[in-house]
Amino acid sequence: MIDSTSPDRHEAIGVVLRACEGQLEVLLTSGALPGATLASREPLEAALARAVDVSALAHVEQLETLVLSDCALATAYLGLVPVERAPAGDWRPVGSLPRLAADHAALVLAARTRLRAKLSYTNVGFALAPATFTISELREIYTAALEHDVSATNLQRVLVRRRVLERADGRRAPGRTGGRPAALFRFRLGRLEVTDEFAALRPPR
Amino acid sequence: MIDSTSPDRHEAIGVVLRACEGQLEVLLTSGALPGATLASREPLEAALARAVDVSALAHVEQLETLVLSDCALATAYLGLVPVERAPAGDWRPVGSLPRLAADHAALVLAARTRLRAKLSYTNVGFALAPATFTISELREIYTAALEHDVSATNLQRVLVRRRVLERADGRRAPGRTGGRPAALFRFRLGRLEVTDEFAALRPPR
DNA sequence: GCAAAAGTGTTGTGTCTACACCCATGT
DNA sequence: ACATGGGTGTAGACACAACACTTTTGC
Repeated sequence: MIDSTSPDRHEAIGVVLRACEGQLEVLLTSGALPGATLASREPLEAALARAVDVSALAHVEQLETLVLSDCALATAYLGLVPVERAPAGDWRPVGSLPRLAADHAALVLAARTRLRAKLSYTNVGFALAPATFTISELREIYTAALEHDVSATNLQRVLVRRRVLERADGRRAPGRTGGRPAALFRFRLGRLEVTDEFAALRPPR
Repeated sequence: MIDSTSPDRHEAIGVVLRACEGQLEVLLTSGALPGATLASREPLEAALARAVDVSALAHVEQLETLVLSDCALATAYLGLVPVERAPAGDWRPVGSLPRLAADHAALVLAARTRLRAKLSYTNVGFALAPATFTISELREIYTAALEHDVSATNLQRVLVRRRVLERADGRRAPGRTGGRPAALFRFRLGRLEVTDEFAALRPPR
């Protein structure tokens, strides 16, 4: 029997997101966010790896640790993956989720908020995009992740000015309806980088 | 005896900062960051409150959960307090800390980084400043927290434009050496508010 | 030629830093 | 008067959104 000073159960939970066809989707397992309980002396990431195929993810970061309604602790992680590399599973649009535990719903919201914020001051989009892409394709990904419309023109200018994107070789042939062939781009870096560190109160020159 | 599937010890750790005489200081307890081990079914904040006088703090937010070198888990919190309300204790300038455990040193660094980032896009300065203050006094606080020089002129303009600061009644009488009496200001809000949400990729009008 | 899609030029707006200058007080 | 610290005016740099316009393709 566990006495009153023994620690509680601790769970690692993954909120894994992808941008698919203009919609942000979250991966569910048996109708809930995937999670695993920590074994003794097990690192958090190891437990997370038992719940989610972490090696497939392009970016993982910790969200927060909270006390669940049953008094167990849970540490939640945000995972991002491009559709092309996304593992098979029960992907659900974040806008129309089935009924989740209150904690899980809050975590999905925290993940969406975190992603939205980081898209505007980091290069985290790399983790949702394929190796190369057109600006139109990237626009669809950003639209899904930001959950508001994005102009392709300005998206290109902002990301190129910040040196987040660079040209890749080649062009994408137009579809049957014609149109100018689109240039291919890629993210300059495949890991997280802060690109707009100080909005104000920069250090003096 | 604890078997191999029983959970590990979990600690709540506080990284409490204040800005004192142009220096950012952290509160130590017995030469280390204050911490307390969670009892069974105890909320994280309750354990933190046993280690730190949370009620004195003007702002508290979770930093991260990590695995300590002894395999125990720890959830760290950032706490901010104005010097005037700061509890007595072993306050040390962050620039010249005694030798700390590697985990604790990393947490202090994480706290400094978090504070610096949030100062530039939120009103979090309220948690380091007294109820009313002159721009010069606030400049000293920002200089300490940002760890770089700050122009009083621009500080005032940025914070007033963003409606983070507002005028308070009265003026501060000049010192013995003369000078124009300084206007008093106060933070418009006493809780965290994001003031510069989207640096780029704003939603369309 | 015409529609469609991609991409560039340009303008206007807002926010920031830097610095010159003016203001109000003590001695 | 003059030194001292407080505060404003203003100019220049930059980043951004919006939108008109040009380019390149399929049919």
